[in-house]
Amino acid sequence: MLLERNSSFVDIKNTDDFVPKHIFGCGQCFRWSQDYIGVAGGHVARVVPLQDGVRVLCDSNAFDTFWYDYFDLSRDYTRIRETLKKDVRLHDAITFGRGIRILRQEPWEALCSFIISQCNHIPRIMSIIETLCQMFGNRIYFGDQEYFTFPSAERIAQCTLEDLAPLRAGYRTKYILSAAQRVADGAFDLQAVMQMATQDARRALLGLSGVGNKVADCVLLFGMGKTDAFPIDVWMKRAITEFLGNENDAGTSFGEVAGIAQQYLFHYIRNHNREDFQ
DNA sequence: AAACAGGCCTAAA
DNA sequence: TTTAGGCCTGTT
Repeated sequence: MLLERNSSFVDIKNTDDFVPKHIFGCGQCFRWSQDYIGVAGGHVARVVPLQDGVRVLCDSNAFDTFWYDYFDLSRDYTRIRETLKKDVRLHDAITFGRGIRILRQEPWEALCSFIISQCNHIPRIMSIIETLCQMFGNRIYFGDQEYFTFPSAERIAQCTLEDLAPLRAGYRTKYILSAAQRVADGAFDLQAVMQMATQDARRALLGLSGVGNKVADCVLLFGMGKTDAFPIDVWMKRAITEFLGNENDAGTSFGEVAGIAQQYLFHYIRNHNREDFQ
């Protein structure tokens, strides 16, 4: 992987492991558009595919201070793929999903987003989150286009259930508000939880109302960099049955990169029969 | 129109 | 420790 820095963009070249279609389409994030414009960490960026990598259009210093870590660029996915591919059960999923990376999203955004995700379709998840950002986030500009940051827990904690009603989030609204209040008043310290060992962090997350096993594991994997977390939802149950031979310890058998194996399997089971996804 | 969706909570065995 | 029913809302 080679980085070429310019004033308004950075080219990431000479890599097989940065494929926007897979990274943004594998279900881990909700704020990237079809043309790969996304908002995260209070910044906006646009990702354009190149022959052997991508171009990231963004503020010049934001790349080093934020996007580099967000895109998990210090991790060698090529090596991880080679290791995981030795397990024949993962071979096809990894071939299909080459280019996936696990984004290092912010803990609060991941927590809030995956609380919203429960029992919802992706379009509705994205629409609820977009409304949340438009109503309570900060306005920022990218070119002459306006975008909205993800609102802080402190900002949401100021709201009442009625204030949040326009989100149309249904029964999840009370979970969002409760989590925001506990984070904002310091009772739930996301940074401290992030420092914990995965199982301890998981137990802590399960103490939040509206957070069960699946949401907790998504927060660990996508919002806290815990690559040994292994979220199991209805799709993963199918993937486990189909590819892993119905193991009951599916998560632990891939060790510290279990979450990355999970993402390849998840993406594969969801998309490998679709014509528009090659 | 009824069932279901990228779960979770509570009550009851 | 496991299981059933209810939950907001939008889509199929």
